[in-house]
Amino acid sequence: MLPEKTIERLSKYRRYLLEKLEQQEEYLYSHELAAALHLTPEQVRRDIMLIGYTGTQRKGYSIKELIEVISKILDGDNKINAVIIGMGHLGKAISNYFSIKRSNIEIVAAFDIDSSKVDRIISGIKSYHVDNLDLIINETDAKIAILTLSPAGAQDITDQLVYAGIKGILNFTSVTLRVPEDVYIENYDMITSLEKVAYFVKENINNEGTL
Amino acid sequence: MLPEKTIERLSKYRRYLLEKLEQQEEYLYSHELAAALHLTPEQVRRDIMLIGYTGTQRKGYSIKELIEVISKILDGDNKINAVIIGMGHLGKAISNYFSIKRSNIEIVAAFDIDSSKVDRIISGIKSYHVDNLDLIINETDAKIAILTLSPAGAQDITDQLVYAGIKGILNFTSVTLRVPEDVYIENYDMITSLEKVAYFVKENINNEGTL
DNA sequence: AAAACAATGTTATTTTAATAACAATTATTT
DNA sequence: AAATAATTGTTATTAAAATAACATTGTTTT
Repeated sequence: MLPEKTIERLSKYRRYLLEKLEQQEEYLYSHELAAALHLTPEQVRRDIMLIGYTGTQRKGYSIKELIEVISKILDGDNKINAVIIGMGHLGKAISNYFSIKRSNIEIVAAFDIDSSKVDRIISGIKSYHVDNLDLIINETDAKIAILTLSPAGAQDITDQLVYAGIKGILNFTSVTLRVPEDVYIENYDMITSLEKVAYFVKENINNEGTL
Repeated sequence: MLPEKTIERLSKYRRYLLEKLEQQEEYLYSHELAAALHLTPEQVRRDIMLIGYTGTQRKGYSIKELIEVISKILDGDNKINAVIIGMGHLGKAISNYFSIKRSNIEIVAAFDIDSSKVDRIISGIKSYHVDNLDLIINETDAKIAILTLSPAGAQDITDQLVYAGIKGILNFTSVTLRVPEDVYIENYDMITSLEKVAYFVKENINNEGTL
């Protein structure tokens, strides 16, 4: 199992490499990739070492091969399905983001409680009432849920998701969710992120020229 | 300057403490706060030590006082203004999130290029055409920008933002932005996050019962 | 063909963050 | 009033991540 931070970077490497591939480029150096993503060449080489790929010295890495190796790690062999819970603005934004199918993650369904958002196709994704959660998740064999609903219902829905077989959650609610330990959670808390930016802006402004 | 991770937790502590305060609670223990946020009591005590607050032994921390100390650190003395760039679904989602004024960060303006989203109030925030970026940022003295626009224009807009005096960016585009080093950037890359969840879900499923 | 160069692959070091350990202290109990 | 129990504050240890160092090797140049 690779380190979390390495996985994050691999995802970014792949996207950059795909761009380069489209531009008909064949090889690239660790320092190019590093410069593009604001990393150090050492970091890049280390990550590539960890995934067991080796380039050729003096020539760099084969873009095509490196994409293949990263994809094998990130995607595995099977397609993985995801669902969105909550089709408000955030849910729609995410649907749009992923309407272009990248990698082999597919969003196969969305859920909401609002009748005006249910039983229709929104941003290319079929939207159901949450009452059908268990049924649809089983039918589609979805393993990931993206939570964009209000904090109030978050834990209750999470319990249902876990029961239905969901093994990974991308959590946009500000709620700290309780799940069994075989369920992986990635939290994204906008309030915290913004407060963090504010803090470091404030600190930087106060310490101007203190170096 | 406090560690980044401590700042993140302080933001979460404050929100939990505010809830408790509303419930008329007066004191809480490190282990209560830890349990609520899935941390260890040691971590909580260490963070509180770092901000220089001390509770009373056997009795715990005064909720009211702890909120005050955290707020002093996160908020500082002055209000800080933010703007949103891009009023698509994501921009609107974020506007709604922050329409209830929390802490002392205020979103004072939004920008878009789409004429249908300009010169009107959306989710309680006045929306302008991007041509007015410099003017409005100076007028409002905004220091933070939240980027929810398409990747294509992201670097160009960022250059304009920096020129206008923005010192912190919450970046929702998947672009790696180039900025002077006194500008703090917090990146949020949904594609990477989802691919990361997918990877760990896959690994967990494959290693079931391997412990 | 030999030498110089420039890039990789890997190990070592440093830094940062998290966890654990434990002494100090205060409320509670007897 | 003394003993006990429970919680804090702080230091020490461990773990994770990033950075740096350097030996190796393939390319290019002369």
